[in-house]
Amino acid sequence: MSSIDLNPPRGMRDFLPKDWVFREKLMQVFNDVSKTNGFLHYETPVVDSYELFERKAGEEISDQLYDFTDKSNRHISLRAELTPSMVRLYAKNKESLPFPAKLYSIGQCFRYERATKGRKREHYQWNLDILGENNISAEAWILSTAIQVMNKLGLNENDFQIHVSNRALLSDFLLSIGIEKERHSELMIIIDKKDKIPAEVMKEMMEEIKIFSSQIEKIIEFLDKKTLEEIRPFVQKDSLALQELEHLFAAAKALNIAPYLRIDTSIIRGLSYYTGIVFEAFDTNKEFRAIFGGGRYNSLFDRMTGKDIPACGLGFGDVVIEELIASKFGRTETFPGIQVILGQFEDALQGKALHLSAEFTKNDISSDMLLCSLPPKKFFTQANKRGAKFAAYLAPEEAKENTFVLKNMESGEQKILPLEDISSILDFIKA
RNA sequence: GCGAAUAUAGCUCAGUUGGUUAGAGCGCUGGUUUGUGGUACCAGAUGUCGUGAGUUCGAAUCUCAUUAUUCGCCCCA
Repeated sequence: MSSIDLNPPRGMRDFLPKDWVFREKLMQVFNDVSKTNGFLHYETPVVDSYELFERKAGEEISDQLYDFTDKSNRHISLRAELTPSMVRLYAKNKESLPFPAKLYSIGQCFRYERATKGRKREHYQWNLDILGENNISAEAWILSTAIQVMNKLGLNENDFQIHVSNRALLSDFLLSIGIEKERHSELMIIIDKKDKIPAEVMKEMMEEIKIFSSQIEKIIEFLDKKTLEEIRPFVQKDSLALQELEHLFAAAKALNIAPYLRIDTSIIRGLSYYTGIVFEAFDTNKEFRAIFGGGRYNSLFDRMTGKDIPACGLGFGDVVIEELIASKFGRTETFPGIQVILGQFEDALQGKALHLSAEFTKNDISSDMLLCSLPPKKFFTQANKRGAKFAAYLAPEEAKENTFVLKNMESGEQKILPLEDISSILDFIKA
């Protein structure tokens, strides 16, 4: 018989139980923090129509969609992100959902591209969105929620920083130095690379697209500004974009998250649907890719559904945060422990062991069982390897008295207890 | 899509100019202890050397193809 390739498909991951421990905790934190901040959970399919994900604005993201034709010749794609499906869901069900609404979801997303550090062909992403709210405190609320997640994972303002900008601000500035709107896109692609390439190379790239050197000087100067006060002279006095950033920082101060935020006018967020404030979180040393990112996308609903709903949101993937946490705390290498493991010396005693496990279940004690009979040495070795806190062993001598051995695997303390005396059993386990 | 590196035991990795029977540590199995795990000591098994072809008297080692992984570029929700 020919054997199959045991590797998962390119860029996809298998998770061993020990690998999943972290992800399970991460998702638990995502869920808990979303709920305690008023976000409602929704789910959408892993596949959706190709049309939903396709970008019409000349972007070539469509090439990276994992798409196929189904048996009825429908053009289907695995989701590359959660936002389009969420937009579809909200536009369809708006009347039965709150308005404005806070929504969240955690889902596996796929993209067909070369895997690199921090990017696979598949990842889990947490999405937070606030829909129907123009007030900039929505952005602050989302950032605060994400920061709570980071704090629960043991990371604080010394570990990461959120770089904040406003696309409209950059746009206003470029207009003010005489660069017309049609040229902003190609220029923003260059500005987005600011931290990746040397300043000289960036200048050359700008020269290539016919930006005057006097303009380049001003752009570089603008990109170096780190505070709102420094930016003020570069834009008009009544700049709405600047007011939005002021509003965000005021709200951040009130939410006690100001230490996490910094102005970084080079943040662009690709060429996607963002219209206003944009942000990306980086580890302090900028060793890794962005941990999470997002911003305001006020025209996406209108473009996709014809319904004019302002929105802002955030996407937070599992890959970079795992790398960051592994570098700070190391990787988890253990199984999650079970409270009690049961076993028996011979098959005749298995009924009693099974019955005892049912008692544990009834009392909310997690239990595992070695289903084949084992001599004590092997049983306790197995109990130890599986990380059980207690081991319950049914052996002939005790069974004659209708008792069994219950051992604390950490302290080594051991008791012979009657099988029916549930309260004593629970006392020993809970002590 | 482009470029580079890597692939040897369950895991992390050695393996000389191509040369006899393929190595270590961890883990695994057994024993010291036939009713008690972790520590220690002793012993044992690890395997299609990623896959397929080629060169050669002889290939883990050289060549080509192929698959996967990692890093960089392109791109980026």
